[in-house]
Amino acid sequence: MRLTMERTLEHIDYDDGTEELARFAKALGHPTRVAILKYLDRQSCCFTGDIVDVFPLAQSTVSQHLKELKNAGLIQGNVEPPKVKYCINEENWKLAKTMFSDFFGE
Amino acid sequence: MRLTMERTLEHIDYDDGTEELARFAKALGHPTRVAILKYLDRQSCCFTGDIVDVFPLAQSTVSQHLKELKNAGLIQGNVEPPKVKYCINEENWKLAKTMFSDFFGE
DNA sequence: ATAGTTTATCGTAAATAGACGATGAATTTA
DNA sequence: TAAATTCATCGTCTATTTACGATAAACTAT
Repeated sequence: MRLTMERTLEHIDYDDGTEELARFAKALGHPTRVAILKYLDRQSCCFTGDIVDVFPLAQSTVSQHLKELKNAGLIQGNVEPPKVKYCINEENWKLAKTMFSDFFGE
Repeated sequence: MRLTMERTLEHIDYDDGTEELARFAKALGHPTRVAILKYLDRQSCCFTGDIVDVFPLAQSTVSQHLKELKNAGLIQGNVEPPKVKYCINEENWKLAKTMFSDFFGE
């Protein structure tokens, strides 16, 4: 017989900056996403298809990574039919920059 | 038209900084690890047990997080029997600081 | 020697992440 | 209207992460 584990899994309450920094960091925690952001930063903006052409990954995979970056707030997407143009979200970019900078110490 | 891509599933070769930044970011991608690092930064150093006392997590879980931070190079552990003292790895800390700073732009 | 302290590691369960192809939705072009 | 283009989403599979308790390893103290 096998016992199931009583898992509380209650959410730990970290202070706000901690959670937010971790969210940004998590989004940056995959080389493809770092590379996408570097690419976006060089181009200022680009379409999904441009990125798909650059990486040896399926279109759906790239789309997934873009979604994660968008959910983390690091990029934003504007529809320009039939394409979608993605750009760095400057406001959150600055915020992330500040948060990492503060974290590592001035 | 997009041709079907030969699925390598092999490792994509990003440039060096990209991989390294992603490794650092991944280590920071969990709020517990961010909190541990903040704690370590305040205390300068501390023992595993100190951290276990601070977080509502099993000792083994904390130990695992410390291992990841160590593998990422952000902390280092020195044995002081019967305890292990963990400190920020200052060299890599500075490196990470610089890399994130460069990434987000001066 | 024995018992206690401290921490890492093992084994495992559950959740999340990352990859793909297929499909669908929206829009443009023929 | 029909076909093509562009991209997101769905379903699925595998790998990794995160958590736990149990145990082992290393050392101290009795």
